[in-house]
Amino acid sequence: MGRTPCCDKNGLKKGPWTPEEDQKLTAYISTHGPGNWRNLPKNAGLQRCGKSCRLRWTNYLRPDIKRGRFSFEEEETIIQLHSVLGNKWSAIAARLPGRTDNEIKNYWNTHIRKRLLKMGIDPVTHSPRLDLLDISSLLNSAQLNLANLISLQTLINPEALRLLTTLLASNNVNETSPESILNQKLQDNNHILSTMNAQMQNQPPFFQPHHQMIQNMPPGQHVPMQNNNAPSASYPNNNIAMHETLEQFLMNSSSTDHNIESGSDLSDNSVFQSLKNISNNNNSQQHFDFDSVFSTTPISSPGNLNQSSVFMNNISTEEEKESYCCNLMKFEIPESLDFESLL
DNA sequence: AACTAGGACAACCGCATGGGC
DNA sequence: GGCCCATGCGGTTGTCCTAGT
Repeated sequence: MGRTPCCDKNGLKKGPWTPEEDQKLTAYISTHGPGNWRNLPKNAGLQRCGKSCRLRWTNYLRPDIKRGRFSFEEEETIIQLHSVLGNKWSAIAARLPGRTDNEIKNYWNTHIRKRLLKMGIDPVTHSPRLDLLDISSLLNSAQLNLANLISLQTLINPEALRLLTTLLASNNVNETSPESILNQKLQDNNHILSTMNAQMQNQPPFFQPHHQMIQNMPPGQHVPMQNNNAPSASYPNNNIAMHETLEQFLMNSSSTDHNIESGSDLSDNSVFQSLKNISNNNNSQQHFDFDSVFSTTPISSPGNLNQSSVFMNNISTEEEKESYCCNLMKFEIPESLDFESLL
């Protein structure tokens, strides 16, 4: 395929657009429409290449462009979409009315990316950066094998891990030894972990980057987004696997403790509501913020993307915003957790 | 006041893609 | 099927602005 020459460089202006040029371009497009970009500058009396005109129009002059700072809701949406789509700025822009891919890309690189890095979160994988962990303390932890931790990190959603540890702790507050609690619970729920491993065999890894996901998929197949009947998560890639795993956990748990009737339908929001009840009722100091992690609106609907943002409504400062993002990404590893059992 | 460094954002560059011939 | 062209897209660069010294 032959390379398309951008334009005839001779006599064509580059650099910032002047108000006069903007006016000419706007006037021409409002009268004739965009049409053929290559011929447009000549017809509009502009000494620019068509590409430059198109970019100026789509990124700046278009009347439906929203100017000004990004709202918290928009920022959260960008983070969510980026965790799913990666650097597909045009796809992200398509879900943010009035924002251009260029604008979103710039905002990501200058604001969000830096903030995530500052918080120790890898902006590519959206997971905590292992290189920032206190490795020495981890090595001193009981039964913790670093190699296992690394391999686990690549496979398990931090929130899934956190949820697991929270649940394990919360359901055994009256037991004596934390280690015996965990071992007992891990035995009781061993089949859950087997299910999780089985899911990993058949589904994309929890934190597989989206572009790898696409590369690994057969041509013509779309990236799986959501089960329409299942609640969405902030990590849609692993939502189904995680949902099913949690569902099995609940089926295996005491129904009376958690207001779950035996044999009840655990699809849709009931699973998550039950988990929320468990979390909210437990005496553990660890609190799992279900609302911030499991949005109950399908991501496929652009208009619904901002609904989880109600939790950001009262956030007014950069510090609060940072704290919110930190909590969204944070996870804890109990010292006594036996990773051998998880692998 | 002058200079510098860094941030923010507009614009450019080059490759990819899809359609028409 | 291959070529050409228009357009889309993502990464990079250039430029302006502002805060700090």
